[in-house]
Amino acid sequence: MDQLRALRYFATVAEAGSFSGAAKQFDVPASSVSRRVSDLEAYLGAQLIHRTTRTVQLTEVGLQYLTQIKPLLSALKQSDDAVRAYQTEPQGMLKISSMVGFGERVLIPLLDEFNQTYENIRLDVELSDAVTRVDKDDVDIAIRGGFAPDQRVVAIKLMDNEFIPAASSAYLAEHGVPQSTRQLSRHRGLFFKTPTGPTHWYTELDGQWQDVSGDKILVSNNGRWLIRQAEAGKGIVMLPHWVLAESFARGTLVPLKFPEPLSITQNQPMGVYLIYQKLRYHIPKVKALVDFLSARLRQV
Amino acid sequence: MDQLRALRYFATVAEAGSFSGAAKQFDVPASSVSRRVSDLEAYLGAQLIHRTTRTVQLTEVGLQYLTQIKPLLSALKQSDDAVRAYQTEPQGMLKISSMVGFGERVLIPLLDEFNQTYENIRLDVELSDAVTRVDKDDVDIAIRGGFAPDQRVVAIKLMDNEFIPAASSAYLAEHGVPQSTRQLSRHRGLFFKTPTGPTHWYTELDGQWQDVSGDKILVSNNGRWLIRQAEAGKGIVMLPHWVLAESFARGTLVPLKFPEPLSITQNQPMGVYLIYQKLRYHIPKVKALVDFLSARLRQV
DNA sequence: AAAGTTTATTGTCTTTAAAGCAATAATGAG
DNA sequence: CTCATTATTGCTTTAAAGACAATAAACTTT
Repeated sequence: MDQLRALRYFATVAEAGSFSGAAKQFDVPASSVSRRVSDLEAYLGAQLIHRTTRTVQLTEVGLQYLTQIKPLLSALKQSDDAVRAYQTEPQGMLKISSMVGFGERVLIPLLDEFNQTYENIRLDVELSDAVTRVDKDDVDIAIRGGFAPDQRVVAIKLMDNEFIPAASSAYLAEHGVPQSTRQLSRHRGLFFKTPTGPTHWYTELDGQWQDVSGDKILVSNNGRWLIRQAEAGKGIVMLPHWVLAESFARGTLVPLKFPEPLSITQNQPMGVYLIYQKLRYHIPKVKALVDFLSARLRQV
Repeated sequence: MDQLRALRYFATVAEAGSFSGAAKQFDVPASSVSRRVSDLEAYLGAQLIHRTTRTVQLTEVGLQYLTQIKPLLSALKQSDDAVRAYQTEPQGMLKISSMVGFGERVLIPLLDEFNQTYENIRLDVELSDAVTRVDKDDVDIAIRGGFAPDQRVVAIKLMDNEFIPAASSAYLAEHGVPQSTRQLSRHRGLFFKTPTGPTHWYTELDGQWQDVSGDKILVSNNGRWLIRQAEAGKGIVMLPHWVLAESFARGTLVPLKFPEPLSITQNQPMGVYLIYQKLRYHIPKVKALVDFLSARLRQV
């Protein structure tokens, strides 16, 4: 028995004071209403409504029961509506996890702006280079550098994440400007460390990828420190262009150019990916941020 | 969609953390649970549970929804149980309507006793000789003198209600003891008035019913007054035996005997009837009183 | 007092929804 | 990498609700 339907019929019969009247409201035959209410009575083992062909009257239990279930029916409706509203209006707690460097330099300024537009969305931002999994770690949106995401999440490439080499003019003056990636291995290196270990300098020579990493003067997962050391002429640093952009603008670092390809990976082109769960039904708060960031950053 | 069932499935899946686990509890295939929850999600337009083949996790809305509906489910169960308990244990307000005379003399003493046995039943007793209708006037039990009840109520004959004539010794000494009903019409009469009018004295003479009512000295619907007047020697009174029993015991009145039948009606034998509604499901409070009164009073 | 009308119910058939079952896909453990 | 567990999907069976006509009861009206 669909008790909920029976309850709705019963309540309407009680209000309308008639089975046929209730039937009209639901647009079903009166016999259906009659049967459903009878089912309910059988289920409860009590007569809720005393009826003649002409009058319909609640029994004492009927009235008691009606009084109790009416608030339940409306509460259920409210809960249903709340879920639907949740889908409509962006709101709730939005948990974001981002790589530290990107988070500090790019994401946080954008989130300040985002916050002003969507005041009902509260943010929980964690900056970490650890591999958070969007499906396990209770995170709505993750931003990670790397390449291919896995199959059960949606990944949007926000921007290129190509690591480019740079050094200070002073360093280059002292150690010489390398003309080929082949010469890099003789240089001093300031290495960025990812959760899977220090990055390497890979280059493609004669159709073969090979490691041309320099001396490991310094290894750190803190991009700012690496940059300060590079600016101090300690060595060559290899970081994403958006990390170095500021130093290039100030002239404290200069990019190194090579005829050969140079990268920190031998495989796919690097990128900054926005990752979120593949949900069948869009969650507005997630959609809001995805759309927002895409509009600002996305590159095809 | 049977939303209630879907809700129960959903809540159990959330608690068990697994579809198959929930399915076991309901003893249905896991596919059913899966489908019902999916139906619910489609109905709400939101994903409530994020699932892989290995883990089941509530979404934010899912948790919100669960928190809201769980109290509703248990409240509904409570209401259902309350109705069933109501059927099981006699309780509630029991409305009784009784003829005045019977109420005062017979019913009320019995109800005092009844009250001690069933403390959860609260009584609402109205004494009136008006024709209350058990199906319209919101009365659970009615006690009426008369004969056949109508077809949609249950009537139990509690006791005989034969009206018998009586007078005081003083009256009889002064006016003579009537030897035949034929002589009654020359006597002074104290008449009980029913809602349909004053009673008459009918007798059967030579196979014919005829009216042998005496002079209407006094007409009243108040039996006590009639008795007081009769005891004062004002005339002959005709009342049910259970009304006169006390006066007979004290010797203030004596019954009159006749060879011919004497009655206040030409039809069926009179009786005191207990009347209640024909309900499909027994209401314990009603059954309790019916059984109680029957045990004390019922005559076959 | 009798006919007529409205209303709830019941019987039977049709339609719809849920259960059951086997097979598939995918995820985490050993 | 293999294996076992788990959710899902396609298909069939079973149960429940809807539709519709017919019946019975209870007021109203003539």
